[in-house]
Amino acid sequence: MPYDPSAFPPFAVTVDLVVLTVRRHALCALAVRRGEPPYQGRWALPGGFVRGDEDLSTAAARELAEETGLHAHDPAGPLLPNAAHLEQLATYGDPKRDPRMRVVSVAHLALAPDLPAPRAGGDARSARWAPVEDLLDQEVGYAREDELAAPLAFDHARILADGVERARSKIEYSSLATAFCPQEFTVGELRRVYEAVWGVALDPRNFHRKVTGTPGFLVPTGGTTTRQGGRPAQLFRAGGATLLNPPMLRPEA
Amino acid sequence: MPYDPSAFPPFAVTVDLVVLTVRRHALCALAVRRGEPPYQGRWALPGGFVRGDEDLSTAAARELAEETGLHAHDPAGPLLPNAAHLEQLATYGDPKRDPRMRVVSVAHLALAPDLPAPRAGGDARSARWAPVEDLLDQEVGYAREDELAAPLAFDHARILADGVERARSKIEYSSLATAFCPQEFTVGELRRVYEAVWGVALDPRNFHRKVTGTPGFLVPTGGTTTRQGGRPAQLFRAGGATLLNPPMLRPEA
DNA sequence: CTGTTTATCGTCAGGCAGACGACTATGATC
DNA sequence: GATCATAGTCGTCTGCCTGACGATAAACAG
Repeated sequence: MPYDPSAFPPFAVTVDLVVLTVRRHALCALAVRRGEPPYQGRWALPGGFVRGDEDLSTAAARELAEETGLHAHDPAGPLLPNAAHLEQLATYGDPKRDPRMRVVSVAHLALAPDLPAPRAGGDARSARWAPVEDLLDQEVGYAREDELAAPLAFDHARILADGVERARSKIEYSSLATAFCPQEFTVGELRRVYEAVWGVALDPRNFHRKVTGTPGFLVPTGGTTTRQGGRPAQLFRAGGATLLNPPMLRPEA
Repeated sequence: MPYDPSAFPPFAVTVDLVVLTVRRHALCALAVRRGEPPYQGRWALPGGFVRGDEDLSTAAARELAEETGLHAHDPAGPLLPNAAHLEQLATYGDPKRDPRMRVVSVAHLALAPDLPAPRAGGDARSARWAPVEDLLDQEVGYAREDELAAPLAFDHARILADGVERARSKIEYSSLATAFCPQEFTVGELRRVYEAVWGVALDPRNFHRKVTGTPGFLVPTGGTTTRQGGRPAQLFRAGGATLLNPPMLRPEA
C-alpha cells in the first residue's frame, strides 16, 4: 500500500499529568479546575497539547513546570533542589474520550516532594492538591456538599487510578520513594512516605533495618534533625541505586 | 484559553507491535520488511495507522490479527486456543522519528506461543521471526552479508528493546510466561521459556518446586507427554493466578 | 523528674531460595 | 534384554531475609 496522506485521520495529541506528592500523611494529586466546556467547573488533571516540534517528554516537562514550577529530574544529571521524577505512564485514546474531537492523551506520572502551594498556570482557573481518595471516591450521582462533589473530567479518574497504582508498585522495587522527600530526609520521613502511598502502617524497626541495610539506597549526610520531635534522627540523601533487590515488601492486608 | 481548533497541530497516530515468541530456545520477534520509503527494504516492527473510530487497543488487536492471525486474549474471557497476550507498552513521539510527518506511535507488546509461520499481511512484502539479539545487535556501519545487516527502521530498535525488557521483567512477578506456551505444556517447557527470555540456565529441580508450589499458577490436566524425550512429564494448563508472590527470581549474572 | 515521642539496635523463629544428591521413567544403542 | 543418555520429580541442607517484638537512647513537655 503506497503512502497516502489521506489514508489516516488527524488526531490531537495531549499530555496529561498525574502529579503526586505526600502531604500531611496522605497521598495527594494535583488537580486543576476546568474553566471552559466540556466539563466546565469540574476538576481535571493538568495537561495540554503537544506542540508541533516537541517530544512527548519535553511537552510533559513543560506542562509540569507551567503548573507547579518544578522541573523534571534528569536521571543522568545532577541532583537538583526543586526537581521531580517524571516518567511516561500510559496512553489513552478512546474515540469518545473527548466530545470535541479525536484526542489521544499521553499520560505522564510525576512524583514530587511536598511543595508550598500549587500555582495556577495556563488555562486553569485554580489548582489544588487533593487526596487521591477524595478524587477517586466520587461516585456518579452521589451529591456532596463540597466542591469536589463531581468526579474528575474526561477519563481522568481512570488515568489517576493507573498513576497511583504505578506509584504504589514502583516504590516496592525501586528507590523512587525518595522522590517524595526533600533532598535531605530521615528514615522516619521516608517511612511515612511508604505508609501514605500504600495506606498501611509499617514497623519502624524493620523498615529502618531494611532501608539502611540496602546498599546504595541511602547515604548519610552526617547531620541530624529533630523536626519530627523525639530523638534526633540521622539525615540521608538518596543514594545512586535505583533498583531495590530484594524489594520492599508491601504488606498483604 | 478558549477552545480553538487551530491551536494544536495535527498528528498521525499509529500502533506498532512487538510480537514475541520462543522458537528453538531463542526469544524471537516478528519483523516485516518495508516495501516502500522511507527505510525501503529494511526490517521493521509490524504496525499501522489507527482508524478514526478505533480505540488504541482495538487497533493493536486488529494489526496483530492481520499480521499473525492471532487474536488478542481477553483477560476476562475464556481461554482461547490461538490467543496472544496483548498490552500497551509505551508511546514514542519524537518529532523526527518519521521523516514524512509528525507521527506518534503507541507501541504494544504481544506474547504468543510458537506459531507455524508468520503470514505477510497488509503492507509488508514479507515477514519473519528473528531472534531479538539479531535484530538488536545491528551496529550502525557494521556491514554483514545477510539480509539483516541493517538495523531496524525508524526508532524500532529502541521500541523492541523496551518490549523485550518489559517481557523479561514481567515474567518475574506474573504468570505471563505461560502466554509463550501452548494450551497444555510441561514444567520443562515452561522452564525453557524462562531460560530463553532471560538467556540463563535455571535449575530444573528448584524451578519445578517453585512453579508447582505456587498456588494458582499451574493446574494439572492429568495427561502426560514425552515429546521432549526422557521420562514422561505431567501436562499443565495456566491457572487463574496472574500475580506471582513471591516472584520468580531472575539470577544475578 | 516523669511521661511521651521518635529513633535505633538486637533477638528469634519461620519461609523461601540456591546448591545439589537421589531416584524414576522413557527412548536409543549395543 | 542390558546399558546408557535424557528428562522429570522428590528431598535435604544451609543461608538469607522478613515479621514480630523487646530494649535502649535522646530529645521535648509538663
